[in-house]
Amino acid sequence: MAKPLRADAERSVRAILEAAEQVLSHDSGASMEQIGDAAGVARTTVHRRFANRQTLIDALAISAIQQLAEAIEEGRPDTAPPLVALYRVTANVLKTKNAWKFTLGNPTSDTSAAASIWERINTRCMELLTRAQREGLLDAAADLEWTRQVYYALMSEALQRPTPGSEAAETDARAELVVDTLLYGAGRRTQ
Amino acid sequence: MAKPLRADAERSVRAILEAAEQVLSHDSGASMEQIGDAAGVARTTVHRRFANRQTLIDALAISAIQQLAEAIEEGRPDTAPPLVALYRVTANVLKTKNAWKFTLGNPTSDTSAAASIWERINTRCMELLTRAQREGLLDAAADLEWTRQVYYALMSEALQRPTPGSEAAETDARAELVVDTLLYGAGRRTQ
DNA sequence: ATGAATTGCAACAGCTATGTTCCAGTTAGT
DNA sequence: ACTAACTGGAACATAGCTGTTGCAATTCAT
Repeated sequence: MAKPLRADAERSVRAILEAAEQVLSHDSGASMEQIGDAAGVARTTVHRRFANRQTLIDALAISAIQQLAEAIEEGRPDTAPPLVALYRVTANVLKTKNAWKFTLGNPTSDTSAAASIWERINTRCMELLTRAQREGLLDAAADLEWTRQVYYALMSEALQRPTPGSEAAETDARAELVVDTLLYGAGRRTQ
Repeated sequence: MAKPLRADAERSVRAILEAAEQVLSHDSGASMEQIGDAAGVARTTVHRRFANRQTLIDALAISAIQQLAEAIEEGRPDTAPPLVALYRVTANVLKTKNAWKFTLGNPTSDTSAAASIWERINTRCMELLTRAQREGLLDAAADLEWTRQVYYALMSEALQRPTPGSEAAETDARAELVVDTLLYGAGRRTQ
């Protein structure tokens, strides 16, 4: 159906998507022209590739969430030991979410295919948490829905911290912070 | 300077502010007319009371943050024992934040007087956390800036949970959940 | 090198929100 | 009861964004 785009056009599409992510993360109501400018492309070209503003945002959402899903799978959430999986998944998600701060930060009205991927991600996460609970990593009385919600929130918050160090090292440090906080909180540790 | 408004006008102002809060929490780009409709007031009246859209939003921010500051002070954060203060402050903040979900949920560009109040609130929070740490409620190694960030996030998340029970009881339940999670996380409890 | 695809630019139409003004009718304060 | 303030409604001007079209110039594929 869809003819393969010329190298030209494909570059434009990528540039537009990345620019849209950047611009919209600052101002979710930014105009198509602002996005085009940021992409180094005329506004008409944006409209040529994405008929509607909505179409663009949908494409953005799908692109972002697919990358997120891949990042999660790379953490082997269902084969590695829970704690290891948790660390790996967290680090991977942090890396991806950092690049897609807008799209993944705002709870978009996912009427499109993005919604199904979201559901799968949520299910995946719950499976991991359930396993962690069974193996004693999480408290038996923990509310897993709430735990998942907190887990997501902690990752979002960790990304808003100033990043003094290098790139990769900082991601690991953040992952450790998130997992540590999720498991033990800020209260006094029993030694 | 500012002449006292007639009872009429004052009612309108309040109605507009409350309606704006409601409408904007659903759609941050809602029009002045939508706000006017929700307030049971003509669009022109909205413009009479708030010259700009920005003026309205600023007023909203100030109104909300003042209520938040008051709610915090009512928790006696610097006289009550840390744990008690933490519970009370949390419950009060949850109640207020629930009524001002939009304004307090979005990190507005606070160029106005709201910024100074925010700073004071943050300072107040840090004082409480510092005291809690000194008295052994928080771990000596805890990063208090991060703890505060997590604390705020937990409150926001708690408000997004479905509220099955009554009004007041639910607020207390949420406060307990927040404090408990902040202190101990979801990990296995040592008995 | 040749044709097809792509792009920038300019122009256009349509829509929506904003902000203002005017005026007649209502409401509050004294 | 009288005045001043307030309100709704309509009308108007303005501005900005959206989406479309046409065309000349460029770039890619083969």
